[in-house]
Amino acid sequence: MRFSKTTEYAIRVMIYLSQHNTQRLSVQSLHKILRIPYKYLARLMRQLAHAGLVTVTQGKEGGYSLNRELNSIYLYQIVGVIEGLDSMDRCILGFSECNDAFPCSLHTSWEPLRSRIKEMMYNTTLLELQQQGEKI
Amino acid sequence: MRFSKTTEYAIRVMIYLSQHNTQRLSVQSLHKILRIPYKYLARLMRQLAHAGLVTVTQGKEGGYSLNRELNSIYLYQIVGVIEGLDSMDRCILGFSECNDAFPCSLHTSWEPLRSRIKEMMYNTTLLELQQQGEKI
DNA sequence: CATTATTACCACCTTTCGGTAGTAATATAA
DNA sequence: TTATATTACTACCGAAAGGTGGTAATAATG
Ligand code: SF4
Ligand code: SF4
Repeated sequence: MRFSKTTEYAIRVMIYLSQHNTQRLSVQSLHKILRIPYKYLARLMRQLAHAGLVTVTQGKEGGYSLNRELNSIYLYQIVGVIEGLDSMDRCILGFSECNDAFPCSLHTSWEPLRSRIKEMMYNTTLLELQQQGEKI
Repeated sequence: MRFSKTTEYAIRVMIYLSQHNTQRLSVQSLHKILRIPYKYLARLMRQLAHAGLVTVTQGKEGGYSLNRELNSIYLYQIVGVIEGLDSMDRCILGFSECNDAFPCSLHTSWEPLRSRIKEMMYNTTLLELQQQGEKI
């Protein structure tokens, strides 16, 4: 019952970037600060850039920074880039062909929790997280 | 944001067993009904037996059945056998050295949800699930 | 006792995830 | 223009999760 490690990394990076918004940060520095394996992080940053969540500047003095306003980057988008958005709609028992009309035994217990999680992800932006103050 | 596939299998089997309580079911039949890979399921059943959640009868006509009263088998125990119990206490960002006193940005949003999930797992027994009626 | 349906055990295979290494491209700065 | 600090790309490596196969042990049934 968890995010993939890569998703965790992505969230941490994005929160860090939001706390140092306007700055341009190299993979080197992010790697040192967040202690995420350098090469792996480098690839992750490219993914985030490709998905349009961060801006890249190449060459010396280059690096990454947030691409949009803090209040327009939602948690679900970050998760979506890595795990795909359907990961949050996924049935807890892994069934694909299922509907609320004919639910299994667990559904009653699980569905309310799942929709709360989803709701949170769809309502939380980096702005809220940034305002919670610094740590990571 | 999900259980491991193996955990899903385990929950499905346990729910099925609870809906056919008192019966003794072979891996063969469970495999056919639940469409879980035979050999993988066989190993899983041994794990569940080893953990004391089900009873084994060896030899011809043998198989598995629940080991205890429906209302004494909790969801968290099933998850615990496969993923370990700490999977539910785990920080959403994968940090190990963390406390509520100095939480990170996400904590405020995540902690309430996590504790609800945990609460559900610790309060739901197979009896409740079985009473929800049959399907799987 | 022989046959058969089952679980037990062990070794291996495949896929996915996390991580590493090296080299090319790019842009800044001296 | 050369050295340097960066990202881009690609291929590979290792560990863990998921899945398969073969054979031995066990017990019921004819
Ligand atoms: S009814 Fe059960 S199987 Fe279907 S989506 Fe809900 S939890 Fe999953
Ligand atoms: S404060 Fe943040 S890092 Fe710590 S347990 Fe909570 S979510 Fe995880």
